[in-house]
Amino acid sequence: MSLTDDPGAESQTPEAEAATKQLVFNAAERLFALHGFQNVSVRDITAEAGVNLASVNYHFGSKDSLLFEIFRRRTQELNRERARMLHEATDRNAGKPPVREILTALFAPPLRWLDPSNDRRISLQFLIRARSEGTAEIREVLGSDVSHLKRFADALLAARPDLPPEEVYWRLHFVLGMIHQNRFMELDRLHVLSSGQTREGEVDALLARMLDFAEAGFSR
Amino acid sequence: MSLTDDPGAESQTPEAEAATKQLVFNAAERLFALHGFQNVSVRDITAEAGVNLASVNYHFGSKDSLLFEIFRRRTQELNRERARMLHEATDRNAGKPPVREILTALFAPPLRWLDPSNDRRISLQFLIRARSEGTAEIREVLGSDVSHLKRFADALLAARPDLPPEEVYWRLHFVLGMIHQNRFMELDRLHVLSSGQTREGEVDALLARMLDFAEAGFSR
DNA sequence: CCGCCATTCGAACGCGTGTTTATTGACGCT
DNA sequence: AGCGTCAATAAACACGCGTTCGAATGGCGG
Repeated sequence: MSLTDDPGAESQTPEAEAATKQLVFNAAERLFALHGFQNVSVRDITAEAGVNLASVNYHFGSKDSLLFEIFRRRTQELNRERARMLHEATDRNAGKPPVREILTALFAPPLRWLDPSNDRRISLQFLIRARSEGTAEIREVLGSDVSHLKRFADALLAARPDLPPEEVYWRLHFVLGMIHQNRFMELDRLHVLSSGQTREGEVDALLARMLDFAEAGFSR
Repeated sequence: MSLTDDPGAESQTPEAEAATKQLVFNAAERLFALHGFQNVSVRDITAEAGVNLASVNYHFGSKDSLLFEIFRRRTQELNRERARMLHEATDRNAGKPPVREILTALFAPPLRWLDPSNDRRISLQFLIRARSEGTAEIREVLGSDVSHLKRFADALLAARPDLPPEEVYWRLHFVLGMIHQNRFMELDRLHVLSSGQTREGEVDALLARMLDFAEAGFSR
């Protein structure tokens, strides 16, 4: 289970990919997520994957391209889940979903990935790392991320037409801050702070908590 | 003004520091804040400071120690401001300050640093970078940061004795997420998103907005 | 059975890095 | 005046890095 292939990960491209490429992809994502891009060498990756050193450059061109390709794929997957949930919420509410449902579409996908039973936990950790390191080409994709976020901004504007748009943008900004950096090393700190009173693992409870907090901030 | 010394920066240690050490300190903080720790070489720093290459190792021991020393000092300064404001709020309210004043003590200091007219703007940018890069020794200081945060957690618990402590810890966690990663590259994105409708520079207005949002999340 | 092509492999290259060393200069104290 | 300490300088060192190269490998169609 640990290093086996990720079924369907390359299913979008018709040609069958070399097993080596998958091994490199998975090993790199794992190591990048755990130790950061700059702290992981190509030699570390190929050693973890059990392949030859030159494999990274052969299959991905360069170490930077490898990072970029992982980031592009995971971002796309996350955005798709979010967009799908927002779309469903729109259908469900005659084109004008309430604030809480919009926020749910924003929060639920990454929180589902965060679940320890989920294979994608490491992918989310990778995404957060990649976002804060930013290789110039990463920021470019982060720019297209804006057009993705615009859908949520528009939905919120429609849900609260009484608020000045400026106010809505700022609140969305705050809400994004709640998710992006938050997790992981910060989560450990929370455990120390509360002397282990927080019951982790109950992702649904956490989602409810976040929604309560964010929705309250959006009310008034 | 750009590269002049920082008066009183070493005033806590009685001996007068070499001017070179200050030059290195300031240049390093600036470059680290702008480009990140790993992307700035010792040669970059010494070139920016206009000093000899060996100065970093002579005055600070190593590049890592230099980063750590900058981080330690700035963290201490920020924490002191926050603790002072919390203390004043406690005195002002007979030992039990309301939620909004506690949150103000948490938000106001970094927001004041963020003001473009403030020299410390670069210091805050440095702190955020250093927090997300984390050189193992940094995380150790981040651990003592916990004991600092505990004061705010206790104040919030006293202000909302009706809430289960677990709930208070989580909400504090969310509030911290609003400040830590948020600024900077994210602020640019906000400008794109709102088509430049957000009036930056009005730090007080931003503080009020953040307080409204966070306080609402804490109510209920 | 042969030749082709993608893949794998070991080895090396060139470069930038943080750090160290040896030497020189300046300044204060006895 | 001379000594000793601290600071600054130029030069070099050792090492790890991403990348490249040429040869070896192996499966597959003709």
